[in-house]
Amino acid sequence: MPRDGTATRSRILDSAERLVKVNGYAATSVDQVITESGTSKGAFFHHFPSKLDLARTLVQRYADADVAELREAMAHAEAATDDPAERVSAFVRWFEERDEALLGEESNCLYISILTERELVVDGTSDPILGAVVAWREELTRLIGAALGDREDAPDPEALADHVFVTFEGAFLLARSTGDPTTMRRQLRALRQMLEAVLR
Amino acid sequence: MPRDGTATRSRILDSAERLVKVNGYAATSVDQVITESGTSKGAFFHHFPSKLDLARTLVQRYADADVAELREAMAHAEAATDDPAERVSAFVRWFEERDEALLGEESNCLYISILTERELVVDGTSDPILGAVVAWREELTRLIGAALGDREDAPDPEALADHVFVTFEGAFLLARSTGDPTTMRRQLRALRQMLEAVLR
DNA sequence: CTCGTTCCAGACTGCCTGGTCTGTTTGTAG
DNA sequence: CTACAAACAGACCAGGCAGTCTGGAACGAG
Repeated sequence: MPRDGTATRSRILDSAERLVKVNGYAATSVDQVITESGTSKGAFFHHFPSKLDLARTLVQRYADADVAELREAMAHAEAATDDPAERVSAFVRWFEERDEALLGEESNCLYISILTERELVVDGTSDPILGAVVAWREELTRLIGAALGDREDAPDPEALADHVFVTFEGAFLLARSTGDPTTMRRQLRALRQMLEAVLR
Repeated sequence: MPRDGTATRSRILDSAERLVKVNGYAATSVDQVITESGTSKGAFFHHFPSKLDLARTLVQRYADADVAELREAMAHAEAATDDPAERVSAFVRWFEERDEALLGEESNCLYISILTERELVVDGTSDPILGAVVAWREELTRLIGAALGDREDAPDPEALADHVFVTFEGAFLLARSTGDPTTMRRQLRALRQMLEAVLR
């Protein structure tokens, strides 16, 4: 086997992820990706048969990392306490205490760039996003359902679970329009306080 | 003054809004807009000096309508009851009971398409979005602040106010990835229940 | 009716785009 | 050392893109 191309491939993916998160998919040209990654046309189309194929790889990689982070937060919450309601709090707080990668001003979510373009949804490029959404939903529905118990006026645990995803995506957008780097942290805090109130 | 061009201009704006909401701004070509609106290159560039200028007009128009809807919901909530907490509930419920335009499967938000592309943010195209965000924040902070009273452990009313905007945008994205048309309604319901719990 | 302005149609242009192709280098297997 | 395939580099291409330009049609003013 000849020289190793995985480093080049990773540089392309990293540059592409950054550019797509910042500018969107359609507004990002492969030439931009090539320039920023310091590679070439030949290298790009050697590793990815088309720009769309890059998008698919990108989404899959990002969604995998997203689910991994979910598991991590979930493990943390379950290790922290046995009380179901407190576990929900611990779960959200895990993200509140995250460093600048998630909370900073330049933070972005690849999902937004992909879901913005309907073509990428109908052709299946966004499928891994749905996979991640379902993973979040299932894990959190379990956690929240346990905290809700069997109250008669209990709200829909699945909707509450989905609302965590909703808060993340909505906060990313709000942060973009305001330019306020504290947005994500404040929204996560508000989410946690509301969940604590509804689970009380 | 010669013949009236406002109808043509409106057709262009309507088609463009639909296309941009569905496909994003960069992925929407001027030719597409021309075809869908049944006009021509000449008509388009007569009414809009550039594609970017179309985007600016589009965002301004959409944000104005958005703020108008805010005022409408606010007036409804204030007319419904005098109790501050119940006003918050009435406000959210106003949107829950909306018809398919907001809640249907094909519902979209122009804000997402615009905020996705950073260029449109830095060059000021997204400024009307910030105006709308601030309008929502101010009105809702007032409403929620009144409902919170002066409790010592009270959560940040501004963050809760912003969370309404966050819920809308996040739910739009969630609906896109799942394809479930009940998403928006369920998320609004969850938001209302959480607000009711935290304001109790 | 004439004149002038607005409104619009569509051919046209140059640039940028995603993608191809040819050639060269790099490493490994035998 | 030879052979061969993977890993690039960069010239090249066809199509699509935003934007221009010219000509004509539709009105109101005088």
